[in-house]
Amino acid sequence: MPPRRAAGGGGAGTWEWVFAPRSRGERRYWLVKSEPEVFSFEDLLAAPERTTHWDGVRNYTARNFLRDGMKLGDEVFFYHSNAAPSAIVGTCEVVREGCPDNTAFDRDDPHFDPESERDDPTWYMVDLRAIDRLPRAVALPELKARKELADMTLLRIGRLSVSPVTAAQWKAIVAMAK
DNA sequence: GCCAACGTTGGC
DNA sequence: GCCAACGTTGGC
Repeated sequence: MPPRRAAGGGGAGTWEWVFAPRSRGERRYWLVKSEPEVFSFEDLLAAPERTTHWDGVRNYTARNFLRDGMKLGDEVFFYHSNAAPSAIVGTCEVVREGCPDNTAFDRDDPHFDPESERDDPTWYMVDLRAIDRLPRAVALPELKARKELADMTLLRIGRLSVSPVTAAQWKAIVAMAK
C-alpha cells in the first residue's frame, strides 16, 4: 500500500509497506536519482560490469531503504534529476544488498562524515547493475499527469534520492516508456 | 521537546 | 538563478 501522506522521516509507520515481510520470491521496485552531469545512466552502462556502488546518500529515510529495504534482484528505475528534462531513463537491479558506505570514513571524500564509525556505520549503500535504457525516457511532467501515479513517492517527496515504487507504478511506467 | 535558523535538493 | 519543500541543527 502506498503512503497516504508525503511525510518524510517522521514516524517509522509511514513506510511500513516498504519494509513489510515479503512473500516467497517477491520482487520489489525502487527509484534512484542522479544528476546526469555528475553520474548519468550512460556512465553506469559504461562502468565495469555496468555496476556501481550507490554511495554518498546522506538522508536517513533513503539510508533505511538502502540498508533494510532493497534486496538482491529488486529492480530500480534510474532517474535523471536537474536535467532537461528530468526523466526516468533506465532500469537497473540490486546486485549487492546494503553494506557500509565507505565514503563516509574517507576524510578526502566529499561525503566524509566524522560521526560515522566503522564499527557502527551511519551510512549504507547497495550495488546497482544497469539492465537497459528505457525504450523512451519518461519525463517528470508525464509522470505528474498520470492519476495512477499520484501517490508515487518521487512525486510526493521531491528531495528523496532513493524511493520505493509499487509494482503497479512500475508496470504503468514501463508501459509509458514503450 | 519546541521551534527558528540554516542548508540542501531539485523543479522551474 | 530563484525559490519551495523539508531535513537537520542547536538554543532555550
